[in-house]
Amino acid sequence: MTETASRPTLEAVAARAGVSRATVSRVVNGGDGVREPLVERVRRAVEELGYVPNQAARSLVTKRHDAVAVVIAEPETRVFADPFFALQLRGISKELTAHDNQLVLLLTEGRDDHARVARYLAGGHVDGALVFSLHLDDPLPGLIQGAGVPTVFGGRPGWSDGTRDVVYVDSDNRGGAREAVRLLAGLGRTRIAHITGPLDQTSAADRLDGYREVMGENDPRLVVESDFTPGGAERAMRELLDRCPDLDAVFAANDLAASGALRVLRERGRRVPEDVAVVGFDDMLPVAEQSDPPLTTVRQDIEEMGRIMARLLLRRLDRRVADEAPGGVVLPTTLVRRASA
Amino acid sequence: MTETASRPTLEAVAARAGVSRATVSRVVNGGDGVREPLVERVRRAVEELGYVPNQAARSLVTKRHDAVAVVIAEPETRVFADPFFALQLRGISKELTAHDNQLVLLLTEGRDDHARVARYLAGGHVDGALVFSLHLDDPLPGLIQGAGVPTVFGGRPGWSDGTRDVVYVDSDNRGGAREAVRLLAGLGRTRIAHITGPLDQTSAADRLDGYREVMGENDPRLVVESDFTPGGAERAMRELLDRCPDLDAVFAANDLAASGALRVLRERGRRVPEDVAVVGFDDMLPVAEQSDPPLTTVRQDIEEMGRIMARLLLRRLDRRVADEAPGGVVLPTTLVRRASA
DNA sequence: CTGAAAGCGCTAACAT
DNA sequence: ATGTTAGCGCTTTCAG
Repeated sequence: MTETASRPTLEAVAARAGVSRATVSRVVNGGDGVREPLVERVRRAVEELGYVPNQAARSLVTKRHDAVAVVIAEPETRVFADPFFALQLRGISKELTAHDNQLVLLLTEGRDDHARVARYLAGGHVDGALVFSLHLDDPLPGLIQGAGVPTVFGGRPGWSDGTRDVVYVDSDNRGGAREAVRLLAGLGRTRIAHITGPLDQTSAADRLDGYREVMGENDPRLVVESDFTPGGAERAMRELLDRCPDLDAVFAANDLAASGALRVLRERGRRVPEDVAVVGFDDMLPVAEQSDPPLTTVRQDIEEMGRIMARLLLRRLDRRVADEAPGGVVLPTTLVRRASA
Repeated sequence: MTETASRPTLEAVAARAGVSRATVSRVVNGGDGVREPLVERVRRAVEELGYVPNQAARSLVTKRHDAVAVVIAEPETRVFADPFFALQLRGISKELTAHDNQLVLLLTEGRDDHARVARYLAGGHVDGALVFSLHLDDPLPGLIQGAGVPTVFGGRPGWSDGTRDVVYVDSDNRGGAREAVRLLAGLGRTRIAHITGPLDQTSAADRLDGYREVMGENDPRLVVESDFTPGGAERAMRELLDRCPDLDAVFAANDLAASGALRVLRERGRRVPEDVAVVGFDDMLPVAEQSDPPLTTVRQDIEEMGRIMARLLLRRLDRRVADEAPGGVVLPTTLVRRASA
């Protein structure tokens, strides 16, 4: 018994309620300027017919879609190995939902997809876009700006010219890193190593900057570039230990890396935190709390970041002006102390 | 210099190419039945004007949206603590993209959202839906069926009456569990415990069934219900150890749980696998490979599940008939041996 | 093979 | 306060 009859239209509701289409439209869209008894009649007709507005028809005239695209450009599997994006998405989804907007997810894999995404965005299917552009050389942001769609970026875009008028939301990676390293230093540690993330990502680069800011010009052998993964961090940790057997602390660019470091440290017989103190970044609960010992780490509120991105975008869409001062919103981080440092 | 000029329409392209709108439309949609020289002219005009079809206008007449909704109903944070959905999404996204369909993500939190989702689906914004309904008592599937949108479920829906004509894709949870337990038994283990997942989820229930199928009527104290989280599994493992100090193996319902069990085992001085062999489920790489010792586990190809779900749905949408034999597609699992058993 | 014309379902002036 | 009407941009018969 598949409901073959196509869904009722405004017309049908109007007929049933004995009013004009315009009146029904008014009621459906808030009912301002329609007298109570009529509103009631129309409401009932809508109810009885199970009327739901046809979004395509509506968009055609309003040019509004009440939908925003979330573009996640991350070919690497890493994205899917930590809950980062999931949390971010959750925050975005909540905010969008609260404002009756739909979330269109655009995942890209590789270059060809960029063109596709750009086309989609240019096609005016959505009112705006939330874009995660993590790599320095990513062509996507440029394409998107070209598409002329209001956009908010997740994470500071890695363009050399800081002058582009972009809106972005980021954590205070640098400040968080400073705090982490200062904690370590305050603990009396002097040979503090750093396992970085991929340095073509601004988050990783900024954390390294923060580390350097407090360490000054220290032994360059104490810094090794890695990739935010436990495996990469294990290699990095081994190298660090080989280079500087006397290191007494390590600041890992994220919790996943910290967990890898922890493993190598244990395997090499170093006690944590007695011999080597460890601090991570993210406060990714399942990792940070479950690691052994539990991780002292820099927390960033990822879900909140998502929420704020959405809020910013929605605001820009509302007042259809570009009066919003472009620039970044940088969210504070907080140090969470557990057993590893 | 914001591009205020609204985007070019079919009309504009037609004018520029010196043909009618109908011809342009034909060319844009594949160009069948239009002579080569004209096709060429139109193509050029499209190019020059940067024309992109207005999807709303198109949908209004075709009643097609080339978009499918992915509904993930999981209020719990667990979803975001393991990469399960991310992987699934990736598979879905790949398949959808390959067929020029958009992915509209609907995340739900709590009851109110159900109505919202139902309304959205009923509103005909999308051509179909991919739904993850994990709980036995979830009202969502019912609502969705009511909305009359072609749907494919992820995971076997937990309805008591197995007769509803639903299409779903699932892993062979029961078979995988059997394999895991058989391995353990083959290793000479006789007191094999099971840490389950939340039993109101079919995946957890099916794994328990598989366990029971090979264990027969064994000591009920060897089974404890848990929740797929490391923390929950730790509690479960402690209880198990208290109840049956002589257990010699544990089959955990997922890798996250297995990692929790491992931790308790270590803490209690049990060697793995010598004293207690451990098998997980999922083969969630970051967990399974990084745990200590690396986890022997039952692998399910999650991304592939997503891909197949999308493929099934797309096929149903193509032939607009319900000729597709409803029912489940059950994907095989494979045992991956590492050090823990 | 190509063009003319009729809507798809809705909103937004503009009348009344 | 309510109704009338003119499109939004596209596809799709139907003629030619």
